[in-house]
Amino acid sequence: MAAVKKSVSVKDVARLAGVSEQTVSRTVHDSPSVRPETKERVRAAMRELGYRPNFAGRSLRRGKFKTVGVAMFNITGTGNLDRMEGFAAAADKHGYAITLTKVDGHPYTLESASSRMSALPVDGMVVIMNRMPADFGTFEPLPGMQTVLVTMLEHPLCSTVDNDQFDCSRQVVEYLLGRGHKTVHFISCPERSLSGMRREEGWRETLRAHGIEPPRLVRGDWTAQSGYAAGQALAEDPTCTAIYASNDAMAYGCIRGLESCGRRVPEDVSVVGVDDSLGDIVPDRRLTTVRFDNKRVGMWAVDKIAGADGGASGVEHMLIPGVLVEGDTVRDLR
Amino acid sequence: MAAVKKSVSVKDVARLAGVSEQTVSRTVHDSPSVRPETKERVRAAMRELGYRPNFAGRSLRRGKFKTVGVAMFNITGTGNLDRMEGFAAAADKHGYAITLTKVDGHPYTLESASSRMSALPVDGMVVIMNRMPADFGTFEPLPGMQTVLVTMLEHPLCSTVDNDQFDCSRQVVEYLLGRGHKTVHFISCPERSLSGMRREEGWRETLRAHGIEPPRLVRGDWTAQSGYAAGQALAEDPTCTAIYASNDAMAYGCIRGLESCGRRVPEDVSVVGVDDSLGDIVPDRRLTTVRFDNKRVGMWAVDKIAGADGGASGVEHMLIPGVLVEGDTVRDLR
DNA sequence: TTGCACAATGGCAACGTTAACATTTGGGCG
DNA sequence: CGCCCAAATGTTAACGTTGCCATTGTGCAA
Repeated sequence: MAAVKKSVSVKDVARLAGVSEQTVSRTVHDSPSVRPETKERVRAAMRELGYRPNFAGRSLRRGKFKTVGVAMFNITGTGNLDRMEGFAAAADKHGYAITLTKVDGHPYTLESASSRMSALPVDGMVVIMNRMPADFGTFEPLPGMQTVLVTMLEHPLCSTVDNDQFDCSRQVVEYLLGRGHKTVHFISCPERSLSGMRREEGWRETLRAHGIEPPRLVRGDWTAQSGYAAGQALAEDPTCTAIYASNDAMAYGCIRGLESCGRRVPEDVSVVGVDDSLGDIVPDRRLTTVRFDNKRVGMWAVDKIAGADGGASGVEHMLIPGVLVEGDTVRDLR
Repeated sequence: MAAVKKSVSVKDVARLAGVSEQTVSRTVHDSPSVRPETKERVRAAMRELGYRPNFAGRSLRRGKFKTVGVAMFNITGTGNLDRMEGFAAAADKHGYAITLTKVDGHPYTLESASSRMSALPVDGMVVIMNRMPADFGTFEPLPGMQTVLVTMLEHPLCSTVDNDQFDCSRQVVEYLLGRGHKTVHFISCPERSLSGMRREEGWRETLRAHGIEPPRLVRGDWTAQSGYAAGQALAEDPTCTAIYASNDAMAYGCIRGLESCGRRVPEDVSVVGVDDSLGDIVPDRRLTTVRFDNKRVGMWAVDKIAGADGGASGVEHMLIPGVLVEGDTVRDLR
């Protein structure tokens, strides 16, 4: 029928409704200074023409995009899905949208992420840091572009938010000591992981704070296989009654490794993991673990940008504690 | 020093470089008809002022956003992370960005997702369908907005793409029959899952195509616990030598359930899963499973929109087959 | 009747960019 | 020496929206 018009603008609606463009605009924004009957007439015209406001014209006029950019170096990564859930939820709350960008094949620097974003329609940006960017110390956010980093490291010019990995280890160690264990063995992760390193520090320092010299740790690589090997190794050690693994996969592997050496969990050895990622996968036991609230991390980041909304809000640093979830892999020795 | 100016435009750069705005624009786009020395002068001015092109002005002029919108009803869901990886990768390839929207708290309809998108700066949209929207049959995409649905169901007006669930079951069943098993038992999923239902059909029809009447299926709920129960139930059945579970968690639960009844895997019973989601979690065996290429699904969807780039491209339907990955949970009876 | 306040609507300009067209300059060639 | 072509640059207008100010109409008090 009607030829497909490039796009319907306020002008077209105004003409059809017999009002000015301004009145159309006011109707779109539901201004109280338009007579209800006029509004209805304009709305009818909008419906008839299939009008939808043009984002570009609007942002050009307003100078804002109502959008937050998210730059990720790796999209696939534990917790990213929950973080995105948080981004989307917070954005939704503020009437914002999320623009996702993969910074990949490009150098691992904040500068690279930042310049990638600069040509996109965003009012602020979030960068998910998995490891240490080369320019972390020297980076300056783009002027007028509020920048939030998802990392534990504090940055002088950007707000930061992340899970509190140190506190996570503190909780686990104190939980186990509180149940009568004399020490806590640790299965770590590869040394290049920022969050893993912080977990390791938390384990070490909490033990020391209780006057316990940390035993030698076993280095793992996040996989259940490495946990399995670690479990077999630790099965030899009669002083080992409690094991804290850097993630659930290694914790589960460790349990199977211990069992393969004839040690029972939790009767002989207690095991705690981190991530709460095994929920529906392991049928026969509920692992004691720490659950992180990645959704909240994501929400905080977007809230910081969308919530400020132009108001110059200062740099803030936020660490969100995890929650220890009791399963049936820890024995109370008291 | 310099007061923070609202934003730097071509006009400012032009003035500083002593050229016209058009020459600045041409320099930005690296047009060959600007003298190299002029370009350099303009570039210097851009650097000095910190110019970055304004997205809104550009899109307004061009009438395109170079952005694809992704609407999700649930962000958390198996494979979504990989799909996003695909979205981002394809977008990157075409110089596009991805805008993410959560359609939540709103009715589960395509109309709802569509209207949510209509005010955003996107040239096309992808909807990830987890279950059946109420208006699937009647939905019409917004004019001028290419819409791709991620689902197995074909839609008359929108292109669709998804994993081939039917073929997945066909592969598994034929693989097991090919290894001498007389029939294949099935652990299904809840009846409201579209993809699960399609898997069930594939299992049933492939058996029938080989002249085998499908045995009674065991209904699971995606969790390892339900797989465990199913395994215990099937352990009673002496005709059961091969089990196909709708996902890996149930498959793994099933193995543990069988073992708890004294049946060994794969010596007594073969087990196959779907999803390849247990990779690093289960330490002691490699489950035979089907790996889906969700990244490719995501790429296809975005390619369809960004690749067409204005060219009127027709409605297409794409099913992407998974790949059967051999582990050590299947015994060859031949 | 005049003046005034207020409600409803309209006109105009500007946001930053770039396509289309116009102009200037320099050089080669008859 | 004049003509024409091509390279390099400039001018204008338009994309769709909305803030600001102007205009019109209406009712009411002085």
